Order: sequence, then structure tokens, then C-alpha cells
Amino acid sequence: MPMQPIRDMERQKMLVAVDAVVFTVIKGKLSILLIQRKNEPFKGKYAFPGGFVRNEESLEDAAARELYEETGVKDIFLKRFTAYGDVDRDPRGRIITVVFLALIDAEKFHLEAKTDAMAAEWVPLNKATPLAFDHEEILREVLEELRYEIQITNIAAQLLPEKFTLSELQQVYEIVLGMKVDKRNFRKRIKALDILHPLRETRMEGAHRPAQLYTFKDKHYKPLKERIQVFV
Amino acid sequence: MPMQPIRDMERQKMLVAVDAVVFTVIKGKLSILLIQRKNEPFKGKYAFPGGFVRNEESLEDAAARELYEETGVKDIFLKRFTAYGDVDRDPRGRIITVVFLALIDAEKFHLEAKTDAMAAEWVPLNKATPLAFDHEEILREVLEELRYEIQITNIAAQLLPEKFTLSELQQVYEIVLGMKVDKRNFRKRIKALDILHPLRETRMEGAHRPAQLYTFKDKHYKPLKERIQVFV
DNA sequence: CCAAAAGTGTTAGTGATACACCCATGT
DNA sequence: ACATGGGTGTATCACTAACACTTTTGG
Repeated sequence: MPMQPIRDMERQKMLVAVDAVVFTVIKGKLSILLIQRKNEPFKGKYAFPGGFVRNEESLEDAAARELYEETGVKDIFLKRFTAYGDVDRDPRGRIITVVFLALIDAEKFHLEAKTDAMAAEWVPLNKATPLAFDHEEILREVLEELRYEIQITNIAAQLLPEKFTLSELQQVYEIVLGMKVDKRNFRKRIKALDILHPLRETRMEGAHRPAQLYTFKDKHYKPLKERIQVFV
Repeated sequence: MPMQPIRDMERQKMLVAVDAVVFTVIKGKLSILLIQRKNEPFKGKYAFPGGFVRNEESLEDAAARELYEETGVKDIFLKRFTAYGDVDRDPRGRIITVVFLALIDAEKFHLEAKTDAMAAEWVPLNKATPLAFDHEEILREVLEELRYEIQITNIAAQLLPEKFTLSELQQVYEIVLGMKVDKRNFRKRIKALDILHPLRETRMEGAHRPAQLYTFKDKHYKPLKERIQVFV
């Protein structure tokens, strides 16, 4: 028997979108990349960069493309999270959105508005309300996921520059997890994980002892063998 | 300015489906609920119960409905996982599927084939290949998620009957995690979590000391305050 | 009285936490 | 010489892991 055509193709009236929740640390604050909406609904409100998936592109490709078109940010690691599809989550119609999570070094990208449609900004978490659609709920869940991910994967490598000091790395963990960590214990744990290479360089900056620079042995996203235990 | 219509509504040619990956323990083996496909593509192969989302139902409702229609299983907790949407994952066309994870007590459901279309079976994990579509990949990822979930939530409550012994509970953990645990240590940890009520009943079964029965204080899915640390 | 699973505590080892001072530099 | 952040070790505590015998029942 040959394949049957899919009857529902005609009847289903819904669209598939992707959204990218991109975090960075700016001036010691966890911030997210948001677009100020120019049109109704939710005109003037912040929303995640995102848009509709094209027929011939994967979800990942769609997320990367929309992110680039709307913010200029490209070539970053996007971790697929989950889908949101409540019937009324978008007043314009039924839209299922697949959410992606990313962490990037804000220094690497300048958010120049290339087109009128672009109004991308880094917004500190505590100022990121109200958000359009169900994006506040999404943000809460993605943030929880981020706090988990940063402890069991090397995703933090995405957020740091190529070379960084242990203090900078520690700050990232403290900011993302929202808690202070003891310096000596943090260093012991990170060293035990064996994911960093010390470089032959130091960084001098200000009137104090220069800091040893490190780099991630592997910058590609991968699960760690042991959890980074940063809880107080 | 009024809301603009969504141009893409006409152009996007893809369908949204849901799939349910339902686990249980049967005869000491972790098993999943599968449907034997009656039609091409993948005729004769096993696949997860699932189907297309209707316009007016939520993703959760769709998963529950499809599960019921195809297997008779209903009223179970479905945990939304993630979405799969590779362009070629279904040869019939572009289909994005949102996957749900569930754990149930197989005793509660009899998989009587109510209609011709129903050929649902419990299949032990080690016999659950090959699977149709990208379901093997999905299964791998969902299983990993399950092993995580069972340690940080009370989702195991879904898999056990109302009343159970500590040995039965331990077996569930051992089977899902695929590792043996020391009896005394397991009991210490579970008791420390304070999620069980000892009942005033025991169960006599076979020629040995009767076992104390327990029940979950809260059978609804919820994150635990502390991780159930069952690693050897 | 034998078989079979239920039930129960202690010890040793490992890992987490708490904590304070010296170092290298620029001004 | 002082201010600044960088860098390091140890002692205690808590938790994990390993381990064996007694209890209660049915046959």
C-alpha cells in the first residue's frame, strides 16, 4: 500500500514559529536580548526575537535566521528548549512556538539597527517586564533551564571571551545562578572538572596583581561528566 | 494601528503533531507504549502514539486525546518535553512534533484494542527497535530526561500503585536508572525526603515477613526540594 | 525448622564548607 | 606605601558508601 496523503494538511490552521531567548552579562547584570514590538498586538512591549519557520528550513536554522535578521546576532549556539502552544497565546491566531536558549558574550555583537524594523536591545532581567504574549512565562522557564544547564554543561563557554580570568568565570556563575560562591572553593571545583587550559598569558588591568588567563579546552556545547556544584 | 493579518498563514506548509512516550515497568523491565503502524511509511514498525493537533485544543489536550484514542490510556500526567522538526523527519511532509513524557502503572490500564486501528503494546526497551521516523532518537533523549526527572521530582508516584512497599519503590528507581542501590541507603534517602506516608497496613505476600505499605503524600507532579541521589 | 523477603545502624571515607593571609602590580 | 584584585591551604563538618544480621511470615 502506498503512502496515504495527510488529510489534516488542509484542515490544520496553525503556524509554527521559533523564538530565541538569548542571555548575556552586561555590567554585572544578567540581561536578555529583546525586540521592542512596532505593531499590534503588544505594540511597544518587549518580545523575544523570533518568527515563522520556513518550509524548507529546520527549527534550528529558523531560529538562527530570525535572530540574525532581527538583531544582527549570528553564529551562536542555540539550545532547543521546548514548545509553547496554548490556543490563545497569540491573539492573531494559533501559533506554536519552539523556544531556543542561548548564552553569548555581548562584546562580540553590536546591536546596530540595520533596518527600521530592528530595535534590539540588551535588557537587564529586572527591567524585562512586561513582555509580549506568554513571553514572561517562557522566560521564567528558560531561566530555570539556564541555571540547570550552566551546572551540567560547558555552556558558559559561550558567554565568555576566548581568554578570561577565573574571577570573570566565577562572576558569570554567580550572576547566572544569583548567588555568591567562595573563591577558593569555586577554583577547586573548576580545576577538578578539567575543562580549562591555563594560558601562558596574564592580563594586567588596574593596580593589582595580573590575572592568569584561561581558555575552555572545548568551546563546543557538551554535557560535563560532573555537575558544577556552586550552591552555597 | 490595528493588528496586521499574518501573511505566512497561507504559505507555511507544515503540520503540528504530538507524540506521547509512555513508560512503565512490567515484569521488572522498563517498557514503553508503542503502536504498530498499519500504513506506510514505516508500515509494521513501532511508533509512539500521537497525531495531529486540532485547531482548538492545546498541545497537552492533543497528546492526551491521541493517547486515549490509540491506546485507551487516559487521565495520566503528561510532561511536555521538547519539539522535533527536522525537515525530513516524516516522508509524507513537514511535520513538527511536540513530545510528551509519561510514567504510568501498567496495571491500571488494559490495552484492549477497541478499534481496528489500535494495536498498542507494552514493549520492553531492549526490544523497542527499530522504531518509525526519528522515534529512536526521540526515545534516547526522552529516556535521559526521565532519568533526570525521577531524581528531582516525585514523578515516580505516577508509576506506582496507590499503596506500595519500599522494596517496590526501590525496584522502580533501579529499573528506571538502570543501576542497583543499597537497600539501607535507599531507605534513608527516601525517608529524608519526607514524601511518603507510612500506612497502618502491611502486605503479606509469600512466605516472608509482611511489608509495610506506603503512599505518596502528594501524588501530583512536583519538583522535590532535594535531589534523590541514587547513584552508586 | 527452613526459605524468603523485610527491616534496621554503624563505621570509614570522601567531599563540601568555612575561613585569612600573602602576592604582584600601578599610582 | 597603599590600594586593589589575584591567588593559595587546611581543618571541620556533613554526607555518602559499604556492609551483615535479625525479624516475620508461610509452608
